Amino acid sequence: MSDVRWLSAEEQRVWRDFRTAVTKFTENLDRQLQRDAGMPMAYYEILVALSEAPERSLRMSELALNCHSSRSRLSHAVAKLEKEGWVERQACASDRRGSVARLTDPGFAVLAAAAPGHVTAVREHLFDVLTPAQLASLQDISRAMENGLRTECAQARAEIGEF
Amino acid sequence: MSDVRWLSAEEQRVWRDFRTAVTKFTENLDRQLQRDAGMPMAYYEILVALSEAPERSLRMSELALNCHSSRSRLSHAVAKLEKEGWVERQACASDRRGSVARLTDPGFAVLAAAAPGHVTAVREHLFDVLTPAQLASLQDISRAMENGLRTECAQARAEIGEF
DNA sequence: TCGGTCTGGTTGAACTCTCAACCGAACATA
DNA sequence: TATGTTCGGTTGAGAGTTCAACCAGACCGA
Repeated sequence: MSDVRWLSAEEQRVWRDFRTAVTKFTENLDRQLQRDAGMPMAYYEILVALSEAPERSLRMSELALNCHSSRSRLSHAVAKLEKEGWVERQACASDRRGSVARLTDPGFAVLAAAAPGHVTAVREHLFDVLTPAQLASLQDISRAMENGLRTECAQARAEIGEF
Repeated sequence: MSDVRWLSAEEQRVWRDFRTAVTKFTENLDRQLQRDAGMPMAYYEILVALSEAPERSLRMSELALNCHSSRSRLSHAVAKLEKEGWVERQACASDRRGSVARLTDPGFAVLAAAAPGHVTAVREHLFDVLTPAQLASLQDISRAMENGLRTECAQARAEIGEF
């Protein structure tokens, strides 16, 4: 228990600056989208994922994967988007358990209206403030973190399997 | 309106990888803390900020700044932490409007119990997966993003002032 | 074909966050 | 002293997320 590898002063600085940057950045994007498009970023990303899929349709489980969302969260979110008329759900032909979400025309219009403001915000606060070298580095860093999480999850699963 | 500077394919890759990494990473930390310490990361950070302050006490407004939290959110959070007995609120002597939050001994104990697991998770998923060069770069990137947000907010404020 | 298990998805309750409205104290100005 | 404004903080309502429980359809071995 006492063999915890605490963070050094330098590591703490990195960690806090990172937290601060990410927190403020996503807060900013979320607020912008809520103000200009009336929806949080998580919902915007659902519409984006659907708009890029063939037939503008995806199984709920596929959609959850694309949006890094839990099944439950997605279910609630799509319920709300459906009430707005931006998405509709249909039964899945090949698997009677499944349901397929489809982006409606009004939904597509809302997305098209929201996109410019969102992209502009992302560009201003991310791409415009970083050098090309920093962007390349950010790409590497992101991938390394993803990999770390993936292997960690795999390890956890393996451990559970061992019991 | 049509002069939006859309993201190139390469930029989209960076943006999506970054989003994915950050989302999964923070989700992971939040879940770990919720499971092992019974509180979300936002609440943990409140306890940390208080534990580092003289007398383990801070004005609510100071605390909000340290935690990058809105006044409202902090107020709700401290109310809950107070109900748990981990924090208590006192009237501020110098300013009768103010209130001061103080970390209690039970609160400190909870924090001390939660810290090892949290630090371990941060180290495993951040510091252990990045090279020293990447960490240095992440520091720069974070600072650049913070600066970008700061100047942006300043600009917005200036614009509002102009009207 | 029957039972057990797994999978895809939904639901409700509890919790957290956001936003706007609000209150009292401080401050500035006249 | 009166009045308007700003500041610190709280509150309630509405929206979004999480967790656990649940259901029906698919899958699998006996």
